[in-house]
Amino acid sequence: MNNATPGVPGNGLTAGGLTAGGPADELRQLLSRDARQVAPQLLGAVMTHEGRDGPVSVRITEVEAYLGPHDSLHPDPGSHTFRGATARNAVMFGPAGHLYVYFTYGMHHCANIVCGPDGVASALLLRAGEIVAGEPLALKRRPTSKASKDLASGPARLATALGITTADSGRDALLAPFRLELPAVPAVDVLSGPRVGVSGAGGTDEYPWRFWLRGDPTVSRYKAAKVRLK
DNA sequence: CTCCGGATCCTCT
DNA sequence: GAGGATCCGGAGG
Repeated sequence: MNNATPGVPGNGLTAGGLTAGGPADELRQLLSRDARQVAPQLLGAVMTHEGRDGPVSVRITEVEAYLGPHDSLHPDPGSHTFRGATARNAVMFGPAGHLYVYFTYGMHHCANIVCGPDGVASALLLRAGEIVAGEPLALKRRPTSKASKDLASGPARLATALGITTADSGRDALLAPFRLELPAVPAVDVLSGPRVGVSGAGGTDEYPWRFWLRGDPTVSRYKAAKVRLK
């Protein structure tokens, strides 16, 4: 390697997040725990994606934890990793702080932040948020939105507003073109409850792995999983 | 406000 | 070949 870059003092190695022991590494350590422990800390965090067409930032108001086949006490049939690793879900088994993005219903993208230590499948689905920067661009990406609070009020909406697709799956959410900033003070008024729209989630209706900020207008109202008859 | 169905294609069985 | 970690619009109360 040749680090001597003419005309660039300091050769850029101290750029934020790239330095060993820097902010990104501290954040990654926080994320390297069980998704259910990480969830309350991620609420209120701001995620930014500097897309080709510009930046959009979302303040996260609702997340949902998904586990892997490691947790025999709490089997998670709603998780993509329930039956083990596949090409699609491999990212969830990797190190924390990366994006796991999947495509569903033939038209929607959904974004997760991978949690847990390397080798353990765990992730938080970003279910809802409030656009705090780049609202005009978010509206351009989601022209059917009727109100500001609807721009990212749902997992597929949030992914669309941020300009995230499966092409971003596996990318590091803590480094450019992404950024994740925890709130200065952890959120208070965090509530938890059953999942939304996940069928067959574990043999019990009490599956309290969804977390949200109490009273936030962008949080989706609870709806039971759709029962598909035939 | 609530309920309901169609859209649309990737992923795993 | 089936079904999905969803969204949206339309119909009805």
